[in-house]
Amino acid sequence: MTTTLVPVFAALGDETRWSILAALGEGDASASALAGRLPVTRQAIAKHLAVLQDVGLVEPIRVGREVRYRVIGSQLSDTAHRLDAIGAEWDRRLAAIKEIAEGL
Amino acid sequence: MTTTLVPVFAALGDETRWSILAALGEGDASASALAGRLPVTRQAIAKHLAVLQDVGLVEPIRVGREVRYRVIGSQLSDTAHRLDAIGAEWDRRLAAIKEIAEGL
DNA sequence: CTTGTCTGCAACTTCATGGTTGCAGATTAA
DNA sequence: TTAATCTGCAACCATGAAGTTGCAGACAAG
Repeated sequence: MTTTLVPVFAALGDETRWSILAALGEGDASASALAGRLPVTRQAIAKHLAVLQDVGLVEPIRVGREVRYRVIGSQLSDTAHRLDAIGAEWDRRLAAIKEIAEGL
Repeated sequence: MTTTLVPVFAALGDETRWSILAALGEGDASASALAGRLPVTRQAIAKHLAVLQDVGLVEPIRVGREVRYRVIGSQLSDTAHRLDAIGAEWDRRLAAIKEIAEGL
């Protein structure tokens, strides 16, 4: 699953979403359960979970009549590695430009 | 410089900003120069550059009467490493929870 | 069967943001 | 000094996103 990188960053660029991820770090939870712990409505949380699910950061698990969500840590790591690769590429390129600029 | 992580992601969560970064990858450039290459106004680019500068992804360099911008690749790498650390932490925690759930 | 609880959909408000145009202030070049 | 060009600021528009309330449907428990 090669998720496009930019939407993942957009998803990670929201504080509320991070607090949801943090809360899910304590263990899987449903939107209703999360609403008890966070200062936002259940529906707001549901939307955020949809966003997180779209970019593959979270996965839904049906348990009876409720839907628990689980963080997919590997997606975090994957995103990190791809970003790191880009950063390295940039350093490489900038170094090359620097050499040219210095007349080497 | 310990930039807060979330705004950096928010900055990276925009396609136009990435095309600006990509264009800057070819070498330092001013907002006006970038406006020639990208399908948006100079002022729009100026705003994006301000956002990128705020989170430390880019740095301004005065050259005569113009202001060139340069990508700071290390900030990309730094962000990547911090994200990776979080991802690893998540895996660790989830593994712990899994063990508990399996009654170990 | 009825009741409580959980999900899902829809409409609506508010506010941030990406984008625009227009103009004034520097500053280099001629 | 004058003209050309670049930056910076301000106002403005439009869209999208975060958040809310309200309601209907599903399903487990009593």
